[in-house]
Amino acid sequence: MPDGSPDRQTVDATARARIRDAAIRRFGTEGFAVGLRAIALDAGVSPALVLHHFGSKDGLRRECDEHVLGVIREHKAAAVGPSGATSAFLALAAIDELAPLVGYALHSVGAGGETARSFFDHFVADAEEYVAAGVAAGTIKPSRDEKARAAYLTLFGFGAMLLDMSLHPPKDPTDLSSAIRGYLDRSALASVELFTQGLYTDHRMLDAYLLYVGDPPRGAAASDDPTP
Amino acid sequence: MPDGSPDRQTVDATARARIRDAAIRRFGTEGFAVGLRAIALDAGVSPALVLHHFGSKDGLRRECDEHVLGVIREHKAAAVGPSGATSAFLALAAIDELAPLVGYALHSVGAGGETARSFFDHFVADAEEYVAAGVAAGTIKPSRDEKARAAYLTLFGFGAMLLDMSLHPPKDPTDLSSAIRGYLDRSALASVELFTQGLYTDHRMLDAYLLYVGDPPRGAAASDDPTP
DNA sequence: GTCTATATAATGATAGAC
DNA sequence: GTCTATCATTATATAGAC
Repeated sequence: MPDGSPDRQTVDATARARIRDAAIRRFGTEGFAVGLRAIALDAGVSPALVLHHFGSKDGLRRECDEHVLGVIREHKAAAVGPSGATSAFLALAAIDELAPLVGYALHSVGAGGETARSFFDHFVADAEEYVAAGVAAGTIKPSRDEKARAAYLTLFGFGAMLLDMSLHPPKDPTDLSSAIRGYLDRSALASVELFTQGLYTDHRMLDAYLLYVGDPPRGAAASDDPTP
Repeated sequence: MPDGSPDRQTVDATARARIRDAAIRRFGTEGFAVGLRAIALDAGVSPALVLHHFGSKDGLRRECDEHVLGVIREHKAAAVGPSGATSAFLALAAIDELAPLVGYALHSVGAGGETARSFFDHFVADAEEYVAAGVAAGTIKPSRDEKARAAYLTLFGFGAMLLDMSLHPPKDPTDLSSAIRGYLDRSALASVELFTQGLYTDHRMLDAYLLYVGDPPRGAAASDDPTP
């Protein structure tokens, strides 16, 4: 294959990639209600070419999903920290080149849909792994249902960040880093506090809940945390 | 005032109220992208009448906001429990008549905007009050920044619920109670666990954070929780 | 107050020339 | 691959009859 094949690595100069990147920026800052014309304008092509390459707006969205999710998975390997998604996203958003992808990922997860759920599940799996390591190392307390806890931590990590950004949108929709920084300023202390000391002074609420549901996964995950 | 004035209580038979209620149902289940035609159809009027009464789609949205927020504030007085917004909304959604309003409130908060923020702030204030009572009673641990904690608890209470509903939408968009029940099934244990035992086994993370930010509101709120 | 009819703008998508 | 031109649909909103 001498010359013709761009090897899919040729510096993104191809129109197809330009359209995709423009779409990621627009979708990631203004949501999926944005029109194809705006995207085409950003990419410096005609609206028709967008459809020519991606078939439909949905096709374009699917391709953006795949690309963003792929790149983020690729980069977040070592970034999954204490607050799960939050710290991972903070780290990634700091990289200028990756910030738009983070914005897109947040919007995509918030909008629901199949790929969003799979993306979310992938983060849950990572969280589970991270938490399990912490439990093994003795830095994190065991749970009665590790899977559920990983899902819950991821859920409210994403959820809180998402809601905060919609409640306190950045003046410049492009500047995602400042939005995330604002979020951390507002909630980092409360978050760390909650994670280290909890909220309640005793076990009454927990006991009541366990009694109510019949304490199901007893002995499964947390045999070493009696909580009498 | 003998007969003419409907006293604003006349069983909602007025077209204006019917339109508003139809809008609340539609907005609350399908989001604000829904067209005026669908709303008008539900209310049994012409699309033009919607604009005649509310001036514009935005005017309609504003009126829905005010109505929903007002009713919810009115009813939630005693419902503010442990998980803040979550339990309040669960209680309200159980009342068939109020369920649509809860759906609307969630969508409205998620969509951002001025009224949304004020609505959110109102919940934060309630949470602060509730938490303060718990601290005084000795059932809740004090925080270094009670205001920030109340905001954080409300933020992730709403955020988690909202995101869960978009990741696990109910088959029947009308059946909000089942959606909230599903959310509780998925996360109640993890939530109560986190609230009673926290996540970390020691204070390293908290200490590191306090060191990093210089431990600001020292002595302000939590003078009785040394955390050395 | 309520309607029909219409205006206007924007949307996603198609056809076909180059 | 890329464009221009156009279509069909839908959106919010207006005008004016009743």
